[in-house]
Amino acid sequence: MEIQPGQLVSEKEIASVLNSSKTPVREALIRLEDVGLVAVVPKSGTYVTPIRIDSYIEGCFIRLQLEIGAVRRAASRRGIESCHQQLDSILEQQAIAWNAEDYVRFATLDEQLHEAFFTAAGLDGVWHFHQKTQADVNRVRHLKRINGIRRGLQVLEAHNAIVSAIKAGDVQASEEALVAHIGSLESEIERLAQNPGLLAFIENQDSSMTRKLPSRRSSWSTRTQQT
Amino acid sequence: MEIQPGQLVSEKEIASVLNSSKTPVREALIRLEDVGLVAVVPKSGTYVTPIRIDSYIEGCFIRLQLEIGAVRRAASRRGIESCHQQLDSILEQQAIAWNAEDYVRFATLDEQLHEAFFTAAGLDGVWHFHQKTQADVNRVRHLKRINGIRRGLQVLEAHNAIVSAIKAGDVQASEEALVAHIGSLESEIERLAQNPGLLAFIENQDSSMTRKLPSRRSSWSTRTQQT
DNA sequence: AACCTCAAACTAACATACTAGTTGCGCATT
DNA sequence: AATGCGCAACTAGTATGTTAGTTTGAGGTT
Repeated sequence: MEIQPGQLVSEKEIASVLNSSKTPVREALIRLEDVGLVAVVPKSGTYVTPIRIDSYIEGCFIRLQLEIGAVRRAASRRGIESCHQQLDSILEQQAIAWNAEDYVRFATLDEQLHEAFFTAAGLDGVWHFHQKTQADVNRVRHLKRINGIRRGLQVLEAHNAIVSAIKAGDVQASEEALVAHIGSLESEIERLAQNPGLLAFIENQDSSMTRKLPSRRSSWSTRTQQT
Repeated sequence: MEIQPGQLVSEKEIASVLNSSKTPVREALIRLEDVGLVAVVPKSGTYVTPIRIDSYIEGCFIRLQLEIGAVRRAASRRGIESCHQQLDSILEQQAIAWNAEDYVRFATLDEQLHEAFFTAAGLDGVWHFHQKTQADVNRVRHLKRINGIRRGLQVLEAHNAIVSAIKAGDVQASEEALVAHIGSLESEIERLAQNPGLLAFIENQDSSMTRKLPSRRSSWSTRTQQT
Protein backbone atom coordinates (compact mmCIF):
# COMPACT_ATOMS: atom_id res chain seq x y z
CA MET A 1 0.00 0.00 0.00
CA GLU A 2 2.99 2.29 0.02
CA ILE A 3 3.06 2.52 -3.74
CA GLN A 4 0.05 4.11 -5.37
CA PRO A 5 -1.95 2.23 -7.98
CA GLY A 6 -0.81 2.91 -11.49
CA GLN A 7 2.72 3.61 -10.38
CA LEU A 8 5.59 1.96 -12.19
CA VAL A 9 7.49 -0.78 -10.40
CA SER A 10 10.77 -1.00 -12.27
CA GLU A 11 12.73 -4.23 -12.36
CA LYS A 12 15.98 -2.38 -12.76
CA GLU A 13 15.33 0.11 -10.00
CA ILE A 14 14.35 -2.54 -7.46
CA ALA A 15 17.33 -4.63 -8.45
CA SER A 16 19.70 -1.78 -7.84
CA VAL A 17 18.11 -1.00 -4.49
CA LEU A 18 18.46 -4.63 -3.44
CA ASN A 19 21.94 -4.96 -4.88
CA SER A 20 20.87 -7.85 -7.01
CA SER A 21 20.25 -8.46 -10.65
CA LYS A 22 17.01 -8.10 -12.51
CA THR A 23 16.35 -11.83 -12.76
CA PRO A 24 15.21 -12.62 -9.23
CA VAL A 25 13.30 -9.35 -9.07
CA ARG A 26 11.53 -10.30 -12.24
CA GLU A 27 10.55 -13.66 -10.81
CA ALA A 28 9.17 -11.99 -7.71
CA LEU A 29 7.13 -9.64 -9.87
CA ILE A 30 5.69 -12.61 -11.74
CA ARG A 31 4.48 -13.94 -8.41
CA LEU A 32 2.96 -10.58 -7.53
CA GLU A 33 1.23 -10.59 -10.87
CA ASP A 34 -0.19 -14.03 -10.12
CA VAL A 35 -1.95 -12.72 -7.03
CA GLY A 36 -3.04 -9.58 -8.83
CA LEU A 37 -1.05 -6.92 -7.03
CA VAL A 38 0.77 -5.77 -10.13
CA ALA A 39 0.08 -5.86 -13.84
CA VAL A 40 2.94 -6.62 -16.20
CA VAL A 41 2.50 -4.88 -19.52
CA PRO A 42 4.88 -6.37 -22.08
CA LYS A 43 7.68 -4.08 -23.17
CA SER A 44 6.07 -1.21 -21.29
CA GLY A 45 6.32 -1.72 -17.58
CA THR A 46 5.02 -3.30 -14.41
CA TYR A 47 2.42 -1.27 -12.60
CA VAL A 48 0.71 -1.46 -9.25
CA THR A 49 -2.90 -2.42 -9.85
CA PRO A 50 -5.76 -0.47 -8.34
CA ILE A 51 -8.06 -2.43 -6.06
CA ARG A 52 -10.72 -3.87 -8.30
CA ILE A 53 -14.18 -4.17 -6.84
CA ASP A 54 -14.86 -7.33 -8.83
CA SER A 55 -11.74 -8.88 -7.43
CA TYR A 56 -12.73 -7.84 -3.92
CA ILE A 57 -16.15 -9.39 -4.30
CA GLU A 58 -14.70 -12.61 -5.65
CA GLY A 59 -12.21 -12.70 -2.82
CA CYS A 60 -15.01 -12.33 -0.30
CA PHE A 61 -16.95 -15.09 -2.00
CA ILE A 62 -14.00 -17.45 -1.93
CA ARG A 63 -13.26 -16.61 1.65
CA LEU A 64 -16.82 -17.18 2.75
CA GLN A 65 -17.24 -20.48 0.94
CA LEU A 66 -13.92 -21.93 2.03
CA GLU A 67 -14.24 -20.85 5.63
CA ILE A 68 -17.76 -22.19 5.84
CA GLY A 69 -16.43 -25.56 4.84
CA ALA A 70 -13.49 -25.24 7.18
CA VAL A 71 -15.43 -24.42 10.33
CA ARG A 72 -17.98 -27.11 9.55
CA ARG A 73 -15.23 -29.69 9.32
CA ALA A 74 -13.50 -28.32 12.37
CA ALA A 75 -16.74 -28.62 14.30
CA SER A 76 -17.34 -32.18 13.24
CA ARG A 77 -13.82 -33.45 13.90
CA ARG A 78 -12.90 -35.23 17.11
CA GLY A 79 -9.64 -35.40 18.94
CA ILE A 80 -8.39 -31.94 18.13
CA GLU A 81 -8.24 -30.53 21.62
CA SER A 82 -4.85 -29.01 20.90
CA CYS A 83 -6.45 -27.02 18.10
CA HIS A 84 -9.17 -25.90 20.48
CA GLN A 85 -6.54 -24.66 22.87
CA GLN A 86 -4.85 -22.84 20.05
CA LEU A 87 -8.11 -21.14 19.11
CA ASP A 88 -8.73 -20.08 22.69
CA SER A 89 -5.24 -18.76 23.01
CA ILE A 90 -5.58 -16.59 19.94
CA LEU A 91 -8.93 -15.28 21.08
CA GLU A 92 -7.46 -14.28 24.37
CA GLN A 93 -4.47 -12.53 22.87
CA GLN A 94 -6.66 -10.73 20.41
CA ALA A 95 -8.78 -9.29 23.18
CA ILE A 96 -5.62 -8.08 24.86
CA ALA A 97 -4.37 -6.50 21.65
CA TRP A 98 -7.65 -4.68 21.18
CA ASN A 99 -7.60 -3.26 24.68
CA ALA A 100 -4.03 -2.18 24.17
CA GLU A 101 -5.09 -0.48 20.93
CA ASP A 102 -2.43 -2.45 19.09
CA TYR A 103 -4.34 -2.72 15.87
CA VAL A 104 -1.55 -4.23 13.82
CA ARG A 105 -1.22 -7.09 16.24
CA PHE A 106 -4.98 -7.36 16.32
CA ALA A 107 -5.00 -7.84 12.55
CA THR A 108 -2.19 -10.36 12.69
CA LEU A 109 -4.04 -12.41 15.26
CA ASP A 110 -7.14 -12.18 13.15
CA GLU A 111 -5.26 -13.82 10.31
CA GLN A 112 -3.89 -16.43 12.64
CA LEU A 113 -7.32 -17.31 13.92
CA HIS A 114 -8.75 -17.82 10.49
CA GLU A 115 -5.73 -19.88 9.55
CA ALA A 116 -6.32 -21.94 12.67
CA PHE A 117 -9.80 -22.77 11.40
CA PHE A 118 -8.21 -24.54 8.47
CA THR A 119 -5.68 -26.24 10.67
CA ALA A 120 -8.47 -27.49 12.89
CA ALA A 121 -10.28 -28.76 9.82
CA GLY A 122 -7.17 -30.65 8.74
CA LEU A 123 -6.91 -28.57 5.59
CA ASP A 124 -3.74 -26.61 6.05
CA GLY A 125 -2.89 -26.46 2.40
CA VAL A 126 -6.17 -24.78 1.56
CA TRP A 127 -5.15 -21.73 3.55
CA HIS A 128 -2.24 -20.96 1.28
CA PHE A 129 -4.28 -21.03 -1.88
CA HIS A 130 -6.98 -19.10 -0.11
CA GLN A 131 -4.53 -16.35 0.74
CA LYS A 132 -3.49 -15.98 -2.88
CA THR A 133 -7.02 -14.90 -3.69
CA GLN A 134 -7.23 -12.37 -0.92
CA ALA A 135 -4.94 -9.65 -2.19
CA ASP A 136 -7.63 -7.07 -2.72
CA VAL A 137 -9.60 -8.15 0.33
CA ASN A 138 -6.50 -7.67 2.41
CA ARG A 139 -5.74 -4.32 0.82
CA VAL A 140 -9.22 -3.11 1.69
CA ARG A 141 -8.85 -4.42 5.21
CA HIS A 142 -5.61 -2.54 5.56
CA LEU A 143 -7.18 0.66 4.30
CA LYS A 144 -10.11 0.28 6.66
CA ARG A 145 -7.73 -0.14 9.55
CA ILE A 146 -5.58 2.88 8.84
CA ASN A 147 -8.69 4.95 8.24
CA GLY A 148 -10.02 4.16 11.67
CA ILE A 149 -12.77 1.83 10.47
CA ARG A 150 -12.34 -0.76 13.19
CA ARG A 151 -14.98 -2.84 14.88
CA GLY A 152 -12.97 -4.86 17.29
CA LEU A 153 -15.69 -5.62 19.78
CA GLN A 154 -18.05 -7.05 17.19
CA VAL A 155 -15.16 -9.00 15.71
CA LEU A 156 -14.20 -10.45 19.06
CA GLU A 157 -17.75 -11.41 19.81
CA ALA A 158 -18.18 -13.07 16.43
CA HIS A 159 -14.90 -14.95 16.82
CA ASN A 160 -16.06 -16.17 20.19
CA ALA A 161 -19.28 -17.47 18.74
CA ILE A 162 -17.48 -19.35 15.97
CA VAL A 163 -14.94 -20.92 18.29
CA SER A 164 -17.64 -21.88 20.78
CA ALA A 165 -19.61 -23.62 18.06
CA ILE A 166 -16.53 -25.48 16.87
CA LYS A 167 -15.67 -26.63 20.36
CA ALA A 168 -19.26 -27.68 20.96
CA GLY A 169 -19.20 -29.66 17.74
CA ASP A 170 -22.24 -27.79 16.47
CA VAL A 171 -21.77 -27.77 12.72
CA GLN A 172 -24.81 -25.71 11.88
CA ALA A 173 -24.08 -23.07 14.50
CA SER A 174 -20.48 -22.75 13.36
CA GLU A 175 -21.61 -21.95 9.85
CA GLU A 176 -24.17 -19.46 11.04
CA ALA A 177 -21.69 -17.70 13.28
CA LEU A 178 -19.19 -17.50 10.46
CA VAL A 179 -21.71 -16.13 7.99
CA ALA A 180 -22.75 -13.55 10.56
CA HIS A 181 -19.09 -12.58 10.86
CA ILE A 182 -17.94 -12.28 7.26
CA GLY A 183 -21.06 -12.78 5.18
CA SER A 184 -21.73 -9.08 4.87
CA LEU A 185 -18.24 -7.99 3.86
CA GLU A 186 -19.07 -8.32 0.21
CA SER A 187 -21.94 -5.86 0.24
CA GLU A 188 -19.94 -3.32 2.22
CA ILE A 189 -17.68 -2.46 -0.64
CA GLU A 190 -20.06 -0.17 -2.50
CA ARG A 191 -20.38 2.09 0.51
CA LEU A 192 -16.70 1.83 1.33
CA ALA A 193 -15.66 2.79 -2.16
CA GLN A 194 -17.01 6.26 -1.44
CA ASN A 195 -14.70 6.77 1.53
CA PRO A 196 -12.09 9.39 0.67
CA GLY A 197 -9.42 7.33 2.34
CA LEU A 198 -10.00 4.42 0.01
CA LEU A 199 -11.02 6.22 -3.13
CA ALA A 200 -7.54 6.76 -4.46
CA PHE A 201 -6.76 3.04 -4.37
CA ILE A 202 -9.93 1.74 -5.93
CA GLU A 203 -10.49 1.38 -9.61
CA ASN A 204 -13.04 3.84 -10.85
CA GLN A 205 -13.89 4.05 -14.48
CA ASP A 206 -14.91 7.70 -14.62
CA SER A 207 -12.72 9.84 -16.77
CA SER A 208 -11.32 11.96 -13.97
CA MET A 209 -7.96 10.87 -12.69
CA THR A 210 -7.27 8.53 -15.54
CA ARG A 211 -4.90 5.80 -14.53
CA LYS A 212 -1.93 5.75 -16.74
CA LEU A 213 -2.00 1.99 -17.09
CA PRO A 214 -0.96 1.80 -20.73
CA SER A 215 -3.72 0.86 -23.02
CA ARG A 216 -2.27 -2.14 -24.72
CA ARG A 217 -3.09 -1.32 -28.23
CA SER A 218 -0.81 -3.78 -29.88
CA SER A 219 -0.06 -7.35 -30.57
CA TRP A 220 0.70 -9.45 -27.54
CA SER A 221 -1.14 -12.50 -26.44
CA THR A 222 -1.72 -12.89 -22.74
CA ARG A 223 1.80 -13.97 -22.25
CA THR A 224 4.93 -14.17 -24.35
CA GLN A 225 5.52 -15.71 -27.70
CA GLN A 226 8.26 -17.36 -29.63
CA THR A 227 11.26 -15.39 -30.82
CA MET B 1 0.86 -37.22 -17.33
CA GLU B 2 3.39 -38.18 -19.95
CA ILE B 3 6.29 -37.69 -17.58
CA GLN B 4 6.40 -39.99 -14.60
CA PRO B 5 6.50 -38.57 -11.07
CA GLY B 6 10.00 -38.17 -9.77
CA GLN B 7 11.41 -37.66 -13.21
CA LEU B 8 13.73 -34.75 -13.87
CA VAL B 9 12.43 -31.85 -15.93
CA SER B 10 15.56 -30.09 -17.07
CA GLU B 11 15.49 -26.39 -17.87
CA LYS B 12 18.31 -26.75 -20.32
CA GLU B 13 16.86 -29.73 -22.11
CA ILE B 14 13.44 -28.15 -22.57
CA ALA B 15 15.05 -24.95 -23.72
CA SER B 16 17.02 -26.76 -26.40
CA VAL B 17 13.95 -28.68 -27.55
CA LEU B 18 12.02 -25.42 -27.85
CA ASN B 19 14.92 -23.54 -29.40
CA SER B 20 14.79 -20.95 -26.70
CA SER B 21 16.88 -19.98 -23.74
CA LYS B 22 16.49 -21.21 -20.21
CA THR B 23 14.91 -18.01 -18.93
CA PRO B 24 11.36 -18.37 -20.25
CA VAL B 25 11.45 -22.09 -19.51
CA ARG B 26 12.43 -21.34 -15.98
CA GLU B 27 9.55 -18.92 -15.60
CA ALA B 28 7.14 -21.53 -16.87
CA LEU B 29 8.50 -24.04 -14.39
CA ILE B 30 7.94 -21.56 -11.58
CA ARG B 31 4.30 -21.41 -12.61
CA LEU B 32 4.09 -25.18 -12.65
CA GLU B 33 5.60 -25.24 -9.21
CA ASP B 34 2.96 -22.79 -8.02
CA VAL B 35 0.19 -25.20 -8.97
CA GLY B 36 2.09 -28.14 -7.56
CA LEU B 37 2.87 -30.11 -10.69
CA VAL B 38 6.61 -29.92 -10.22
CA ALA B 39 8.94 -29.43 -7.28
CA VAL B 40 11.99 -27.25 -7.74
CA VAL B 41 14.89 -28.41 -5.59
CA PRO B 42 17.57 -25.72 -5.45
CA LYS B 43 20.78 -26.58 -7.25
CA SER B 44 19.55 -30.12 -7.76
CA GLY B 45 16.74 -30.20 -10.24
CA THR B 46 13.09 -29.80 -11.03
CA TYR B 47 11.05 -32.95 -10.66
CA VAL B 48 7.53 -34.00 -11.55
CA THR B 49 5.61 -34.39 -8.32
CA PRO B 50 3.63 -37.51 -7.55
CA ILE B 51 -0.07 -37.02 -6.99
CA ARG B 52 -0.47 -36.32 -3.31
CA ILE B 53 -3.59 -37.62 -1.65
CA ASP B 54 -3.69 -34.65 0.71
CA SER B 55 -3.56 -32.31 -2.21
CA TYR B 56 -6.31 -34.26 -3.95
CA ILE B 57 -8.54 -34.08 -0.91
CA GLU B 58 -7.95 -30.37 -0.52
CA GLY B 59 -8.68 -29.84 -4.18
CA CYS B 60 -11.97 -31.70 -3.82
CA PHE B 61 -12.84 -29.64 -0.80
CA ILE B 62 -12.14 -26.37 -2.59
CA ARG B 63 -14.04 -27.49 -5.62
CA LEU B 64 -17.06 -28.53 -3.62
CA GLN B 65 -17.21 -25.37 -1.55
CA LEU B 66 -16.72 -22.98 -4.43
CA GLU B 67 -19.13 -24.73 -6.75
CA ILE B 68 -21.77 -24.90 -4.04
CA GLY B 69 -21.56 -21.14 -3.77
CA ALA B 70 -21.53 -20.74 -7.52
CA VAL B 71 -24.62 -22.78 -8.29
CA ARG B 72 -26.49 -21.18 -5.43
CA ARG B 73 -25.79 -17.74 -6.84
CA ALA B 74 -26.52 -18.88 -10.34
CA ALA B 75 -29.87 -20.19 -9.15
CA SER B 76 -30.77 -16.99 -7.39
CA ARG B 77 -29.79 -14.62 -10.18
CA ARG B 78 -32.30 -13.22 -12.62
CA GLY B 79 -31.89 -12.16 -16.18
CA ILE B 80 -29.29 -14.67 -17.20
CA GLU B 81 -31.24 -16.51 -19.84
CA SER B 82 -28.23 -16.46 -22.14
CA CYS B 83 -26.32 -18.39 -19.49
CA HIS B 84 -29.17 -20.87 -19.24
CA GLN B 85 -28.99 -21.42 -22.96
CA GLN B 86 -25.27 -21.92 -22.71
CA LEU B 87 -25.76 -24.53 -20.00
CA ASP B 88 -28.35 -26.38 -22.06
CA SER B 89 -26.12 -26.31 -25.09
CA ILE B 90 -23.21 -27.85 -23.22
CA LEU B 91 -25.44 -30.52 -21.72
CA GLU B 92 -26.67 -31.46 -25.14
CA GLN B 93 -23.23 -31.64 -26.69
CA GLN B 94 -21.95 -33.67 -23.79
CA ALA B 95 -24.64 -36.27 -24.28
CA ILE B 96 -23.64 -36.48 -27.92
CA ALA B 97 -20.00 -36.86 -27.05
CA TRP B 98 -20.80 -39.68 -24.64
CA ASN B 99 -22.81 -41.57 -27.22
CA ALA B 100 -20.01 -41.08 -29.72
CA GLU B 101 -17.59 -42.46 -27.13
CA ASP B 102 -15.48 -39.33 -27.56
CA TYR B 103 -14.27 -39.24 -23.99
CA VAL B 104 -11.77 -36.45 -24.44
CA ARG B 105 -14.45 -34.16 -25.75
CA PHE B 106 -16.71 -35.37 -22.97
CA ALA B 107 -14.14 -34.26 -20.41
CA THR B 108 -13.61 -30.92 -22.12
CA LEU B 109 -17.32 -30.22 -22.06
CA ASP B 110 -17.41 -31.24 -18.44
CA GLU B 111 -14.88 -28.53 -17.68
CA GLN B 112 -16.83 -26.05 -19.74
CA LEU B 113 -20.02 -26.80 -17.90
CA HIS B 114 -18.48 -26.26 -14.51
CA GLU B 115 -16.89 -23.06 -15.74
CA ALA B 116 -20.31 -21.98 -16.98
CA PHE B 117 -21.62 -22.32 -13.43
CA PHE B 118 -19.24 -19.61 -12.37
CA THR B 119 -20.09 -17.48 -15.36
CA ALA B 120 -23.78 -17.82 -14.53
CA ALA B 121 -22.99 -16.79 -10.97
CA GLY B 122 -21.19 -13.70 -12.23
CA LEU B 123 -17.94 -14.93 -10.71
CA ASP B 124 -15.75 -15.59 -13.70
CA GLY B 125 -12.53 -14.74 -11.97
CA VAL B 126 -13.11 -17.37 -9.32
CA TRP B 127 -12.84 -20.12 -11.91
CA HIS B 128 -9.25 -19.29 -12.71
CA PHE B 129 -8.09 -19.45 -9.14
CA HIS B 130 -10.18 -22.53 -8.65
CA GLN B 131 -8.39 -24.26 -11.51
CA LYS B 132 -5.00 -23.54 -9.98
CA THR B 133 -5.97 -25.72 -7.05
CA GLN B 134 -7.17 -28.60 -9.15
CA ALA B 135 -3.91 -29.95 -10.50
CA ASP B 136 -4.06 -33.23 -8.63
CA VAL B 137 -7.81 -33.54 -8.97
CA ASN B 138 -7.44 -33.18 -12.71
CA ARG B 139 -4.57 -35.64 -12.84
CA VAL B 140 -6.70 -38.22 -11.05
CA ARG B 141 -9.59 -37.53 -13.39
CA HIS B 142 -7.31 -38.04 -16.34
CA LEU B 143 -6.06 -41.32 -14.95
CA LYS B 144 -9.58 -42.51 -14.26
CA ARG B 145 -10.54 -41.73 -17.82
CA ILE B 146 -7.67 -43.53 -19.50
CA ASN B 147 -8.20 -46.49 -17.19
CA GLY B 148 -11.77 -46.89 -18.30
CA ILE B 149 -13.30 -45.60 -15.08
CA ARG B 150 -16.05 -43.59 -16.71
CA ARG B 151 -19.54 -43.01 -15.50
CA GLY B 152 -20.97 -40.83 -18.18
CA LEU B 153 -24.61 -41.63 -17.64
CA GLN B 154 -24.54 -40.78 -13.97
CA VAL B 155 -22.60 -37.63 -14.78
CA LEU B 156 -25.06 -36.55 -17.41
CA GLU B 157 -27.96 -37.17 -15.11
CA ALA B 158 -26.33 -35.21 -12.29
CA HIS B 159 -25.52 -32.34 -14.62
CA ASN B 160 -29.11 -32.27 -15.74
CA ALA B 161 -30.32 -32.06 -12.19
CA ILE B 162 -27.99 -29.18 -11.39
CA VAL B 163 -28.89 -27.20 -14.47
CA SER B 164 -32.58 -27.79 -13.93
CA ALA B 165 -32.34 -26.48 -10.39
CA ILE B 166 -30.45 -23.41 -11.55
CA LYS B 167 -32.98 -22.66 -14.24
CA ALA B 168 -35.83 -23.19 -11.81
CA GLY B 169 -34.20 -20.78 -9.40
CA ASP B 170 -34.23 -23.41 -6.68
CA VAL B 171 -31.20 -22.57 -4.57
CA GLN B 172 -31.50 -25.45 -2.17
CA ALA B 173 -32.02 -28.05 -4.88
CA SER B 174 -29.04 -26.76 -6.86
CA GLU B 175 -26.78 -27.28 -3.88
CA GLU B 176 -28.15 -30.73 -3.21
CA ALA B 177 -27.75 -31.78 -6.81
CA LEU B 178 -24.19 -30.50 -6.86
CA VAL B 179 -23.26 -32.28 -3.65
CA ALA B 180 -24.76 -35.47 -5.02
CA HIS B 181 -22.55 -35.01 -8.07
CA ILE B 182 -19.16 -34.20 -6.63
CA GLY B 183 -19.57 -34.57 -2.89
CA SER B 184 -18.30 -38.12 -2.85
CA LEU B 185 -15.19 -37.59 -4.97
CA GLU B 186 -13.09 -36.96 -1.91
CA SER B 187 -13.79 -40.30 -0.28
CA GLU B 188 -13.17 -42.18 -3.50
CA ILE B 189 -9.47 -41.61 -3.44
CA GLU B 190 -8.56 -44.25 -0.89
CA ARG B 191 -10.11 -46.96 -2.99
CA LEU B 192 -8.80 -45.45 -6.20
CA ALA B 193 -5.27 -45.34 -4.89
CA GLN B 194 -5.24 -49.12 -4.98
CA ASN B 195 -5.94 -49.23 -8.69
CA PRO B 196 -2.85 -50.48 -10.53
CA GLY B 197 -3.34 -47.89 -13.24
CA LEU B 198 -3.07 -45.05 -10.75
CA LEU B 199 -0.64 -46.51 -8.29
CA ALA B 200 2.49 -45.44 -10.09
CA PHE B 201 1.47 -41.79 -10.03
CA ILE B 202 0.33 -41.53 -6.45
CA GLU B 203 2.61 -40.76 -3.57
CA ASN B 204 2.95 -43.75 -1.33
CA GLN B 205 5.21 -43.62 1.66
CA ASP B 206 6.08 -47.30 1.89
CA SER B 207 9.69 -48.10 1.29
CA SER B 208 9.17 -49.97 -1.97
CA MET B 209 9.73 -47.93 -5.06
CA THR B 210 11.37 -45.02 -3.32
CA ARG B 211 10.99 -41.83 -5.29
CA LYS B 212 14.29 -40.29 -6.01
CA LEU B 213 13.13 -36.82 -5.07
CA PRO B 214 16.35 -35.58 -3.47
CA SER B 215 16.18 -35.30 0.23
CA ARG B 216 17.17 -31.71 0.73
CA ARG B 217 19.64 -32.12 3.49
CA SER B 218 21.21 -28.72 3.35
CA SER B 219 20.76 -25.06 3.87
CA TRP B 220 18.11 -23.46 1.73
CA SER B 221 15.13 -21.57 2.96
CA THR B 222 11.89 -22.13 1.12
CA ARG B 223 13.05 -19.92 -1.65
CA THR B 224 16.26 -18.14 -2.62
CA GLN B 225 18.53 -15.99 -0.57
CA GLN B 226 20.92 -13.16 -1.06
CA THR B 227 24.20 -13.67 -2.86
C1' DA C 1 -3.19 26.14 -32.19
C1' DA C 2 -4.00 21.44 -33.40
C1' DC C 3 -2.08 17.53 -35.62
C1' DC C 4 1.05 14.40 -37.58
C1' DT C 5 6.13 12.30 -37.82
C1' DC C 6 9.81 10.28 -36.22
C1' DA C 7 13.54 9.34 -33.35
C1' DA C 8 15.44 8.91 -28.72
C1' DA C 9 14.79 6.96 -24.33
C1' DC C 10 12.38 4.17 -21.86
C1' DT C 11 10.46 -0.77 -20.71
C1' DA C 12 10.02 -6.03 -20.34
C1' DA C 13 11.48 -10.19 -22.78
C1' DC C 14 15.07 -13.04 -24.05
C1' DA C 15 19.83 -14.92 -24.59
C1' DT C 16 24.05 -16.06 -22.65
C1' DA C 17 27.75 -16.36 -19.34
C1' DC C 18 28.98 -17.38 -14.80
C1' DT C 19 28.45 -18.98 -9.74
C1' DA C 20 27.68 -22.09 -6.36
C1' DG C 21 25.35 -25.99 -4.23
C1' DT C 22 24.25 -31.13 -5.17
C1' DT C 23 24.89 -35.77 -6.43
C1' DG C 24 26.78 -39.85 -7.81
C1' DC C 25 30.69 -42.53 -8.97
C1' DG C 26 35.42 -44.12 -8.83
C1' DC C 27 39.12 -44.96 -5.95
C1' DA C 28 41.67 -45.52 -1.88
C1' DT C 29 41.44 -47.11 2.79
C1' DT C 30 40.10 -50.36 6.06
C1' DA D 1 33.71 -56.73 0.49
C1' DA D 2 32.20 -52.72 2.73
C1' DT D 3 32.97 -47.98 3.70
C1' DG D 4 34.41 -43.28 3.51
C1' DC D 5 36.50 -39.55 0.71
C1' DG D 6 36.96 -36.47 -3.02
C1' DC D 7 36.55 -35.04 -7.54
C1' DA D 8 33.87 -34.44 -11.86
C1' DA D 9 29.55 -33.60 -13.97
C1' DC D 10 25.43 -32.35 -13.23
C1' DT D 11 21.73 -28.83 -11.48
C1' DA D 12 19.26 -24.31 -10.38
C1' DG D 13 20.37 -19.58 -9.19
C1' DT D 14 22.24 -15.20 -10.50
C1' DA D 15 24.36 -11.58 -13.24
C1' DT D 16 24.65 -9.11 -17.36
C1' DG D 17 24.24 -8.13 -22.12
C1' DT D 18 21.03 -7.89 -26.20
C1' DT D 19 16.57 -7.48 -28.63
C1' DA D 20 12.38 -5.62 -29.72
C1' DG D 21 8.06 -3.33 -28.64
C1' DT D 22 6.28 1.07 -26.29
C1' DT D 23 5.96 5.72 -25.02
C1' DT D 24 7.02 10.36 -25.00
C1' DG D 25 8.06 14.62 -26.70
C1' DA D 26 10.35 17.78 -29.81
C1' DG D 27 9.93 19.78 -34.19
C1' DG D 28 7.90 20.41 -38.45
C1' DT D 29 3.41 20.83 -41.19
C1' DT D 30 -1.09 22.32 -41.98
